[in-house]
Amino acid sequence: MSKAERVSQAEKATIGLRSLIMEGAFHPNTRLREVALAERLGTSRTPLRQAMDTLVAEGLLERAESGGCRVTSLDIDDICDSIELRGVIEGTAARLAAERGADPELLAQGEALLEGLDRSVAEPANIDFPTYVRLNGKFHNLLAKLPGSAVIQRELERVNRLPLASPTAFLREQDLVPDFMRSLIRAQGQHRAILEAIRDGEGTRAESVAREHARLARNNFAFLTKAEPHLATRIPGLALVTSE
Amino acid sequence: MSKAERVSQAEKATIGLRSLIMEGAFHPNTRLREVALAERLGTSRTPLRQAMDTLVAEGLLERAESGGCRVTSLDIDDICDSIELRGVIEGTAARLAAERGADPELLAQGEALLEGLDRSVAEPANIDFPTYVRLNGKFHNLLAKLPGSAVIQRELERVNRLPLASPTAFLREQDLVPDFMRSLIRAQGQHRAILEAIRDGEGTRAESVAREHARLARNNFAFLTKAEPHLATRIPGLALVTSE
DNA sequence: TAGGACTACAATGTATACAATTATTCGTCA
DNA sequence: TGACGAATAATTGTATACATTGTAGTCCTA
Repeated sequence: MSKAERVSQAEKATIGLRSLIMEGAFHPNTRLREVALAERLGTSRTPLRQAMDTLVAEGLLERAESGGCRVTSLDIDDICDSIELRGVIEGTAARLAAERGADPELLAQGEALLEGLDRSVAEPANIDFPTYVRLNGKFHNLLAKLPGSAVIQRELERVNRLPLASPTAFLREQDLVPDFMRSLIRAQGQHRAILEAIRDGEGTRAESVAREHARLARNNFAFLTKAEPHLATRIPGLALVTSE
Repeated sequence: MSKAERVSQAEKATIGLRSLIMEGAFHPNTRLREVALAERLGTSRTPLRQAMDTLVAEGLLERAESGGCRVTSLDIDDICDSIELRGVIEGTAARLAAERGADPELLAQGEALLEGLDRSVAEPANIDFPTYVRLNGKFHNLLAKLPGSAVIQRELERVNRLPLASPTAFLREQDLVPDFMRSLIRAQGQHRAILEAIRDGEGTRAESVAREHARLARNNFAFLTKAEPHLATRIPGLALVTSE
């Protein structure tokens, strides 16, 4: 709080534009006009163009053939593939951590996070959902660090930024899933299994559980969007999905 | 030849800067000075800064804490991890292609490439090496397309651009590896096995062979740099590796 | 009326001027 | 002599002016 974060225009533009896109301010495939957008974001074209480059790298925008950018149009399968890919890389992180032996300090942090997650879902009638979401994010961030490889960490964090791919992307909307409580408890069991396998040096197990964990998210997402499209509109970022 | 490709200043800067870095024009961790570099590349700061953003995304540069960019410093293990990760994603592409059924047209193209590769290594005494390298690159590009997923294709192509991670990154220096011929023939066998498994819908097999295929590259790289560092200097891009 | 070319306009790409920040050097004081 | 600090230089970040490229509309012609 005390730290008056100095924020550059470029960051401001990136954050602002990302928000606009995720909120669905533009239809998929909309061509972005630089002058108008810059004015709307309260900055000039230079940092806006930087922001556009960033969002192209993140997959929210695509370069248009004759210059400029369009808002990415994804379909549900694209997002499922992003989640699958995230699971694959998370699985690799878990496997490498197990094979190489993870830092005990980080493992201890993981244990602490697991206990916090346990507590937040302990009473099925009265779940501390914000806490669960926060700790879940921290747990997955920890997973990226566990193999002690800058490359793996960076690339996993990158894939987490793909539209709707991150472990927390639509978690807060899991109350839309009918057997949501069961899904949450299963997910927490998987968290524990992953960390256990890493601690015990069981690379193959760590990898397969991490993959399965992502598939739980993927299936929830697919169920929501396919079976309950009217509810799915509450998912932020879904505006990128072309309605069909 | 006839097509007079109109090349933008930004592309010129990106290509030029990437070349400089790969050739080892800067030591790892060198801070890049924009005005001097822009002049050296024959362009202005604006497209240069774009190029720097691009190369940051590719992993060749890193943002410095107080603005600007530094040349990335990698160690050998970082590059091994990049190759491992490439193998993991290639394996996923192969598995998904097998599970979903790949486009017969693309599979036929793959068969044709395999035959070309076979021909180029048919006579151990007189290998057509440039052809092998070219077809090998095409084969791996095809692999990225086979699952028919824009997300998978894009992310695999991205990981291929990580420093020294691509399937052809240091292939042309495999003549430095003592049992180079054996390695090449084994790699070609793996190519065939991957395509076979995809065609037969054997996802698990496709994935594991593709992973093993990348590990062959990884091991060759590790051998070269660890056992024969004086020879390894011939590998382009190795300038990114901090000498220790 | 359809097609093509020319013209005017609008949007992007590039260069540069300017502002803000960071690094450096020199001087002074302990 | 060493350390702190102010002044200054160097460098990055931002805005804007300019150049170039794409686009659409209209008018002319077949």
